[in-house]
Amino acid sequence: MSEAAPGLSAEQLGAYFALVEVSSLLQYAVDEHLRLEGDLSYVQFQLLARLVDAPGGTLRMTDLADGVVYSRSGLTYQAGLLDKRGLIVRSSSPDDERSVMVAVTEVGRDLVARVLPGHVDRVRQLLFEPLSGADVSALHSVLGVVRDHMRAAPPRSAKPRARRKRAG
Amino acid sequence: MSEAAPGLSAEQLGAYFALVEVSSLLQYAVDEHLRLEGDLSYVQFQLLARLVDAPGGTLRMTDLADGVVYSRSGLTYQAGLLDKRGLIVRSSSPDDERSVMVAVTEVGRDLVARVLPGHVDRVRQLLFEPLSGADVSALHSVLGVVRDHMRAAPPRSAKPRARRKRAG
DNA sequence: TATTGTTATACTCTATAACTATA
DNA sequence: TATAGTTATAGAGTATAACAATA
Repeated sequence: MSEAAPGLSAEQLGAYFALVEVSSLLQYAVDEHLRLEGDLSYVQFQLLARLVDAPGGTLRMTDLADGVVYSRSGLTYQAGLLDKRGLIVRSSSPDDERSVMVAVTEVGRDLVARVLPGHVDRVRQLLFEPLSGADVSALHSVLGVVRDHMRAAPPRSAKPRARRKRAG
Repeated sequence: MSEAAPGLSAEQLGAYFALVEVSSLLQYAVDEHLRLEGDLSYVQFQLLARLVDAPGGTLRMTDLADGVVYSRSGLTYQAGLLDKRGLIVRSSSPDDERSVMVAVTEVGRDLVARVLPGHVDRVRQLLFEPLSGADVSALHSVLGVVRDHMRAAPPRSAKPRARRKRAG
């Protein structure tokens, strides 16, 4: 693949491979930490972190899902787990009886607070330790451009009800 | 989390989030393509791509695993699937009777060749379309530094036989 | 004894489809 | 009819531990 690189320059290919490897290793390390420290998967951590950041610690299920989970049932499953552990509470929305509002509990906040320092430590250690301020700045700016670009058009989160054709 | 960012600068946090989101979206898109086009998971594609690149299209199981899979049984499982489809062949090594050599078949090479253009297309479209040459260069260089750093010390691939303590 | 790989098994996670209820 | 969410279910993938065989 590195030799037969149809349509990508050597530099592009190198950047792509580096991105894949870096995010894979980072993901693995961070996953491991969250699991050991808080018995949380990365997805669960992301969901909790979102809620902690949200006004009133509350979001609709659908809004909570966006970008983190790619199917409704997947979110229901994860929310069920978090609920069972008392990290979130679900209640039906007063505005729209179809909607379910999800709120972090105190226990949930405490867990995030307990896990966050170590999480951040790992990220700093693995990702930022070897980088200068200029490097970080460049990384931020370039990845920001890519993110905005990706958000614009392509396959997004758990919205569509339609189904795709199967391969086999 | 974005407010309560203990120990990371705003720029670092932004870079981290952008990295996570970009690699997640890219991963999702590329996964989907490989599944539809070649009925391959990304892991399977990585394994095949490695073999295609390897001298003689052949690698030991353990060497094949490195960086792609984090447990021996996981590799055996994936190799079993690829074998069943005739994409690889396994045979015991002449040098070391314990080892198993894995080789891509013609069918395997053909599949990679068939899938690669579309794969590359998606990567170019999603990742590189909005980037200048200088951006790509910067991305490559910064991520290269990070990758080398990560490779140096931390948790690596499917080597150790030791086990870790459990959380709960 | 250490290493290579396989197997059995249990578990986590995800997605599809069918369903209920509300707008 | 469309949207929000749940449930049932099936499938893919992973990891641990026990195992056999070779170094």
